[in-house]
Amino acid sequence: MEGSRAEILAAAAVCFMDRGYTETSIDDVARRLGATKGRVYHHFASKADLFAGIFRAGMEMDYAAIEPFRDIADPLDRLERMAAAHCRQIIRSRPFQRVVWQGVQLLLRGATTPELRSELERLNDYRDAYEKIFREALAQARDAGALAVDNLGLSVSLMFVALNSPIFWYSPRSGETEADIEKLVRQVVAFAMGGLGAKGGPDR
Amino acid sequence: MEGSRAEILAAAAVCFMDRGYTETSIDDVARRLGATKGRVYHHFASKADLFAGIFRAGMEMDYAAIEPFRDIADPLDRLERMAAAHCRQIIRSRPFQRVVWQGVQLLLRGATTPELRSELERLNDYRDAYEKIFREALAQARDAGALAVDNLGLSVSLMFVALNSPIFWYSPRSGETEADIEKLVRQVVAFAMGGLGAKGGPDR
DNA sequence: TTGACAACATACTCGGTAGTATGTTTCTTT
DNA sequence: AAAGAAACATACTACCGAGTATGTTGTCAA
Repeated sequence: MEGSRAEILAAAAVCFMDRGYTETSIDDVARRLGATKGRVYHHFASKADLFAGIFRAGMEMDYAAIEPFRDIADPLDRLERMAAAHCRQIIRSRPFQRVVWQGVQLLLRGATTPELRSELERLNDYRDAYEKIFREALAQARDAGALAVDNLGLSVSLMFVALNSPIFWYSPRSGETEADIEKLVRQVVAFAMGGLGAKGGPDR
Repeated sequence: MEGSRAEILAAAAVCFMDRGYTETSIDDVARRLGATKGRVYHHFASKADLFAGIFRAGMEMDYAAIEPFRDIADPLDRLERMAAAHCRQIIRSRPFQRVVWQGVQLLLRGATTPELRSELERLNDYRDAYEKIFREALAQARDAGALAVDNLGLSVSLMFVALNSPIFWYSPRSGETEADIEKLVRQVVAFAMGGLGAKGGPDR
C-alpha cells in the first residue's frame, strides 16, 4: 500500500526534525511507527533514500502552496502573496521543511556518499528553481520601482531566511487558531517586505 | 602552554562548521592539527567539553564586539550600531558562530547527555542575556516612536535571524577587502532595520 | 642526575548503528 | 486451495567512533 510509505515519510520527518539526520537511527523511526527496521527498509533502499524522499515531498508541498499566486499581474502583490503562502506552508509542514533545510546544509558540507550526493544535487536544483520564481518576482518589483534593492542575490537570501525562520522558532501552541497562524504569517511577511524596502510600509 | 588549547579550539571550530557536530570525529580534529586524539583529550575532557569551549569563546567574541556601542544614548542609533557590530563579528568568526548556532539547536533537540545538557543550558542563558541587550534597545527605540513593532519577541527573533544569516551564505571571496565586508554588513543591517519598520528608510 | 610532571602518541575496548539475510504472516490470483 | 508475492519481523554482521589505558619524550626544579 502507498499509504504506508507516506506514513513512514511523515514519522521520519518528525524524527529528523527532532534530532537531526545522523542522530536519528532507523530504529528510532521504526519505534515511532510501532514497527521495526524491516518495514522501513522494505520501502526505502537506505537511510539516505528515506531522507531524500522527505526532501522531495517537502519541496512539492512548497510548489503547490505558491501555485495559485504565480500569475498575479502586479509583481509586488505577487511577491507578497507568494511569500505569505510560502511562510504559511513552512509553518504547516515544519518537519518536512526542516529536512529540506538540513538537506541543503548537508550538501554544503562535503561529507556524504556519492550516491546521496548526486541525489541531493538534483533536489537542490529543484529548490534553486523554486527560489528563482521568487527572484524573478523580486526583480520585476524592483524594476517597477516598488522595492529598494541593489543586490538581488543577497536580498533573496535575506528574504528566504526570514520567511523560513519559523522552522527554528515556531512551535504550535495549545488552543492556537488559524487566525493566530495567519497573524504570524502577516508579521513575518511584513518584516521581509519591509527589509526589501517595500513602499507603503508594513501596514497594507 | 595555553596557546595549544586555543589552537585546538580553532581547528575544532572549523571542523564543526564544515561537517557538523556528530559528523565530526575527534580524529578529524586531530588530523587537521597534524596530531592525534591524545592531544585533544589531554586538553578537553570530552567531545562535548570541546564543543562547549568553542560555544563560550564565540559568545565572548560577540559580547566584546558590541561592547563599545552599548551606552549610546539614542536607542535607534544604539541598536543599529550594535546590530552592525554583531553582524561584522558573525562574518569574522564564522566557525565559532556556527558552533554557537549548532549549540542552540542541539539544546532544542532533547538528545544529549545530562552533563552536556547542563553546560549547554548555562551557555544558552549566557546567550539569552546577550539577546536581552538587543531586546531592550529595540523596546526603547519602539517607545521612542522610531520603530514599528508590536510583537517584541518575534521582532527580536527575526532581527537575529537576518543578522546571523551570514553564518549560512557567507564565504570569503579571494581579493575581498574590508570595504566589501563593510558593505555587506550595511546591507544586512539595512534589511533588518527596514524589517523592523525603522523610520528614515534603509539609506543612512 | 634524577625524579616528577606536562604534553603528547599508540594501542586498545566497547557500544551503537547501517545494512543484510532470513524467517513469518497475510493477501491476492487463478 | 495452492502458489506466489507483498509486507513486514527477527537475528545477525561489520564498522565506525568515543573514550581509556598505557607508553614515550621533553622540560624543569632541587
